[in-house]
Amino acid sequence: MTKPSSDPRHTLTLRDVSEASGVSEMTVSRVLRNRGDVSPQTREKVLEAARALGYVPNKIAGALASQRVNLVGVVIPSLSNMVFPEVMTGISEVLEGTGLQPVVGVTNYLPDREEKVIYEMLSWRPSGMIVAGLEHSDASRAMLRRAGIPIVEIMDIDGDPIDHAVGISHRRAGRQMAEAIIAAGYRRIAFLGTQMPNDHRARKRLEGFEEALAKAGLQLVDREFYSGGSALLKGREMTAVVLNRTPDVDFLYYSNDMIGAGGLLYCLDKGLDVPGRIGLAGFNGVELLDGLPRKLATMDACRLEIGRKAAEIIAGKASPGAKVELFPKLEPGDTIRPVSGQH
Amino acid sequence: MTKPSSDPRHTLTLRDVSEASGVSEMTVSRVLRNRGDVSPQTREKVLEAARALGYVPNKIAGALASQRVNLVGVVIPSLSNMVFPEVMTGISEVLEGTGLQPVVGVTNYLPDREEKVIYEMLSWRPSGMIVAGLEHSDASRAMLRRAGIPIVEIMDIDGDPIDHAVGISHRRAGRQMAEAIIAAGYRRIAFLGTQMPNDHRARKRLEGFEEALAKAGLQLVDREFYSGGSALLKGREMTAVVLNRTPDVDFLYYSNDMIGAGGLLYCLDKGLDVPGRIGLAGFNGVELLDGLPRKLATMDACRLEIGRKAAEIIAGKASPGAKVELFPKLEPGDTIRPVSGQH
DNA sequence: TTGAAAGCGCTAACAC
DNA sequence: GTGTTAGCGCTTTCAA
Repeated sequence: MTKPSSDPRHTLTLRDVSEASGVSEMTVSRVLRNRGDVSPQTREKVLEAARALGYVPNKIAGALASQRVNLVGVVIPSLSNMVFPEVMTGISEVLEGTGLQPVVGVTNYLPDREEKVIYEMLSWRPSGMIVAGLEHSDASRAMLRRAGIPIVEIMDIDGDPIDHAVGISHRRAGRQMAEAIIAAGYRRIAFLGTQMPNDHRARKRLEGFEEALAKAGLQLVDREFYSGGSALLKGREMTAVVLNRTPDVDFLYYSNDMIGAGGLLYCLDKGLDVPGRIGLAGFNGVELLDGLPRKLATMDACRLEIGRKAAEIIAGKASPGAKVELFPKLEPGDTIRPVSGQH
Repeated sequence: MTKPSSDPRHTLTLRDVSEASGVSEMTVSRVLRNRGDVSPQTREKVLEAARALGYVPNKIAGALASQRVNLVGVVIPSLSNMVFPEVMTGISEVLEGTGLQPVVGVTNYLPDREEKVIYEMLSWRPSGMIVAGLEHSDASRAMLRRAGIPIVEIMDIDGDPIDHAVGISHRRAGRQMAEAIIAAGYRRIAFLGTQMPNDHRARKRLEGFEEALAKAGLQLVDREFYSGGSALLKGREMTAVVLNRTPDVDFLYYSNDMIGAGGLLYCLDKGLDVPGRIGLAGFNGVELLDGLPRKLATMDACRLEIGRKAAEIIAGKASPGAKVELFPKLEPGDTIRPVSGQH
C-alpha cells in the first residue's frame, strides 16, 4: 500500500501524478515544464491528472536537480518610505516576462542586518541579486562577489560597484540643487534631514550641496536632524525649530519630500511668503507632492527607471558597462522663486 | 584532481569545507547548524575553514533533505498604499526570533495574479502562508487547503476563512463610522472611493456604512469613484466634483485616508468651515494624518497588530480559534463636529 | 516520443 | 563526539 493513496493529506509528488496518469515520472515532468516533445494525448492525460490531484511541483527538488533557481534577491533598506515600492514596480515589470521572480529583503538601514539578509538570500542560490547602495560590510561584498551571479547595486553611482551599478549621483544632485537655490538669490540656507548615519545617499546629497555652497562662498546657516515618527509631522516640527532658532533663514533644504511637505504645510500655516520670504526643496519626486496646496521643489530620483534597468541587467536583456548613470531632473515647483531676469 | 580546488569560481559545498578542515561532512553540517554535540576544537576548525573559504550553505539541498523550509509566504495586494508595509513590520517583528523568514508576493488586487503568486509560493513548500483577504479563486483556496501548512487570512473577518483569520470587521467599521456621523448631526452624506472591484474590504465598509444610513432613514446623496494616480490629488479632484455636483452635501466619507487627506486640504483651501459646514472622514489611521493642518477623522485598521497576530499563529506561538477579531477605534480627529449636548 | 538510471547537496537515522 | 548510509523529489543524460 503506497503512502499517497492511503493518505489524502500527503503532499503530492511527481510519482503520484505518474501513477494517476499511467505515464512515467519523466514524461510527467516534461509535460509540466513544457520541455521536449510529448504526444498530445499523453500530455492531456498528464495535465488532467495533475489538475485533478491539485499537484503543485516541488521547486526545491527541481532547483536542486537542475541547478537553476528562478529567484532574484532584492535587498533594500525600507519599504515604508515611498521610494522603494516604486523601484520594486520597475523590477517586477521587467522580470514579469522572464520567468524570474523578485524576492525582497529589508535591512532597516542596518549593515549587520544587511549582511544577514544577503547571506540568507544567497543560500537559496538565486539567479541574481539587486542590492541598494554601494556601501556594504566587507563580508557582504565578499559573499556577493563569490556568488558567481550578476549583482546590481542600485540607487547610487558615487563609488565602486561590486559588479554592476544603476543609479544617480547623489553628490551631483545635491550640488545641482544648491546651484539652483543660489541662482534664485537665496543666501541663508538651512538643511533639515532625518538622522540616518547609514543613509549614504542622503549623506552624499548633503556633501554635494555643501560643496556647491562653499564654491559660492556660502555655508549652511543651520541644520536640524530628527529620526522616527511621522515624516510629515517631523517636517513641521523641525521647520518650527529652525525658523525659531535662525529667524533670518531664507531657504530650507530637506533630505526628502515627506519632511519637506511637512515643512511646506507649516510655512503656509504660518502665513509665510513662499517662495518670496522663504524657499523650500526636498528630494525624490514622490507623487504625494501633486496633492499639496503648493508644489514642493524636488528632484526625481528615477526610481522606476532604476528598477527597470537593474532588472534588465539581471535578465540579461541589457549588457551595459559596469555603471549605468541616470540623470534626475530638477523640478522647481512653486517653492523656489524664479531666477531674477539678469544673471 | 577535484573540481573545487582547481576551479576557484566553483560554488562551494559542504564537501569543500569538510576537506579543508579534515572533518566529515556530517560533522561540518552539525557545526554550521549548531546541532548535536561537537567538540570545541573540531567546531573551531570547521568554522575557521568555512569562514576562510567563504562558504554559504545551500538551503535548497538542506530543505530537500530535511523537508523543512523556514519561509513564510505573505501574499498582499499592494506595497504602495501605506497599509501593508506596516502589516509587514508586525510580521517581521514576530518572525524575527523564530528562524522563520517572510517572503512577500504582490497581487495588485488581481485574482489571477493572486492565484499565480500563491502557486509559486507553495511550490517552495513554505512553513506557512499569510494571505490578505478572504476572497480568493476556487483554485487558490483549494491549493492553500491542500498545502498542509498553517494558512492565515488577514485584514478581514467578514467571511469564512480557509484555516485561520486575523482582522477586523470592515462591515462593522463602516457601520460605526456612519453612526458617529449621524450622531453628530450630519444628514447629507456622500461617499468618495477608489474604483477597485477587487478591494473587498473597501466594499464591505461601504456596505456597512449604507446599512447604518438606511437604518436611520438616510441614504448617500452622492458617490464618486476614481482610480490610479496620486491619491492625494485624486482626493482633491473628487472632492471638487462632489461639492460642485451636490453643493448641499454636509459630509464626505472617503474609502481611505490618503484621498481623505486630499479632500481635507481642498476644503481648507476653499475656506470651507470644517467640521461645521462640512465634515470628513477616512479610513486606516495612517501616520501621515499627524502632519496635516487639521486631523482627519479615521478608524485605525490595526495593521501592526494584525501582522503580529498572524505571525504568531504561523510561528505556533498562539493557538487561537479560527478567527481572531480586532476592534478598530474610531478617532474623530478635528473633522467631525462634536455631538450636540442633549438627546 | 518515452523510459531508466544516476545524482544534485544536504540531513535523518543509525552506527561506532 | 564523530562517521556512514540512504535518501529528499526532482531533472539530466542516455538508451530504447
